Amino acid sequence: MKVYKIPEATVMRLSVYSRFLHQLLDEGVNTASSEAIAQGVGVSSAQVRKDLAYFGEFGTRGVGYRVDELYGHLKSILGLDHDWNIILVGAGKLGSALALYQGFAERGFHVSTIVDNDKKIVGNKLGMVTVEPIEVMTQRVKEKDIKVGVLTVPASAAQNVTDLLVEAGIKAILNFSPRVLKVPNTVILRNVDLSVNLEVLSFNLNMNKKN
Amino acid sequence: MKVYKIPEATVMRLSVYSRFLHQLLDEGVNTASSEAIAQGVGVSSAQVRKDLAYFGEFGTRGVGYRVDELYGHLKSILGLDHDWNIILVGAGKLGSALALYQGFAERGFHVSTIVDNDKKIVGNKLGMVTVEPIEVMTQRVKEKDIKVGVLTVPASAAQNVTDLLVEAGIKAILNFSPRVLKVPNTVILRNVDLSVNLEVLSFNLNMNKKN
DNA sequence: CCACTCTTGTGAAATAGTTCGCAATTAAGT
DNA sequence: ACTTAATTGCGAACTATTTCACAAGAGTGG
Repeated sequence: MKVYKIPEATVMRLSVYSRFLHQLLDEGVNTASSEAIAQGVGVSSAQVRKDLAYFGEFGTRGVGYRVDELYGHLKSILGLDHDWNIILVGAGKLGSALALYQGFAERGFHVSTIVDNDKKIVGNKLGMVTVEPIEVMTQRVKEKDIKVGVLTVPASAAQNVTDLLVEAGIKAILNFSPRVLKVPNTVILRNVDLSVNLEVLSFNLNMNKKN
Repeated sequence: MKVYKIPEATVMRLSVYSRFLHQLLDEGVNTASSEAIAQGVGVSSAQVRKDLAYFGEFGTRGVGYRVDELYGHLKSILGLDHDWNIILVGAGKLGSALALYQGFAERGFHVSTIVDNDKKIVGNKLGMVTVEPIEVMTQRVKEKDIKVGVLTVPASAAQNVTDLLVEAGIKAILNFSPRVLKVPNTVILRNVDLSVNLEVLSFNLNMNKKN
């Protein structure tokens, strides 16, 4: 199980495999071949096997994979076998939606703190959590040992907030703001950019029209 | 300008370049070198030049790129020089947030119809648009000639809705539901999967811990 | 108008990621 | 036990993407 460098695309697919396996579990399926998984998630079977091979041998030749077993391995590989505390910075439209998003909790990401700099929003309850003023951010990250921050602030505030989070000791940031953030390379950064996704669609529509 | 196949990563970066150039315009910057753009968005300068080279020669040797000019080219390449009507299917937490999301409108994506199958939600106003029952979906897509659909429905409903949209003549789908969708290859599909993003973060946190 | 500096555009090389093809292994049937 | 069918794991071949490196322009200053 020597791990040099796992392609990010592989990691993303592992997450999709894991979801598909969960679906199979629900349906009471016991074993699945790489081909079955491949069909289910829309990739090639060789791809599935290659992705899994980075982490070990999970299947049985001639048979396939035991669904429950492989699911367990994937959860563990993805670090989903324990919970993560997360802080949500920015409780506007998108932030509120994410705070209430079930997918977070389902995967063990627990929104334990929400902060915003708008006095009109502070005090609101989103699910079980009350929105606090941004001033307490650093303190909360430290005292609750929060590793993951989710940013849904306007672009103009993004870098500022990021610097504060980094200084407070955050380990990973999921950034929804349309701004390229600078972080030390000890901090893991992922960007989810809704405009980029729209624009890729637009590009493809535009291409199709021309050709 | 012969276009065989543009890597998707290139298209995504073009979108990011375009946003950065917009920022430079705001700051009154007239010209930018590939190196300046590269610094601004966190890629290599060679990457910037290579990406642009797919579409033509936009710079001046020894000088760089005129910001306004390159911005215009990118907008046009990305198909952002005219508006797109979009339909939003699913007006729950995430759907509502997206309906009110400014980034859509800013880039010329106009949410012209919102539908949901929950009677309690139908009739609500989100911005200028009233949520309509899902039964009118097909009709609206046809009569308004809507090309782009945004899906924020539960996984269980996703494929069903997709089939209806495809049949109604939709050209592109931005899917926020955590389900792999099957569409004919005449329809452009992009998936934005919040759980996948979280899980990639989790994976990386997990790795760091171990090494 | 020459020398110098800067920066693009682009083949070529290097790196990364995907697909192919098949030996190895397992189970099932006879 | 033997044969057949299924399916993994994995090296090798292939394809895609990124980086390198440099010739070709373009502006600047003397």
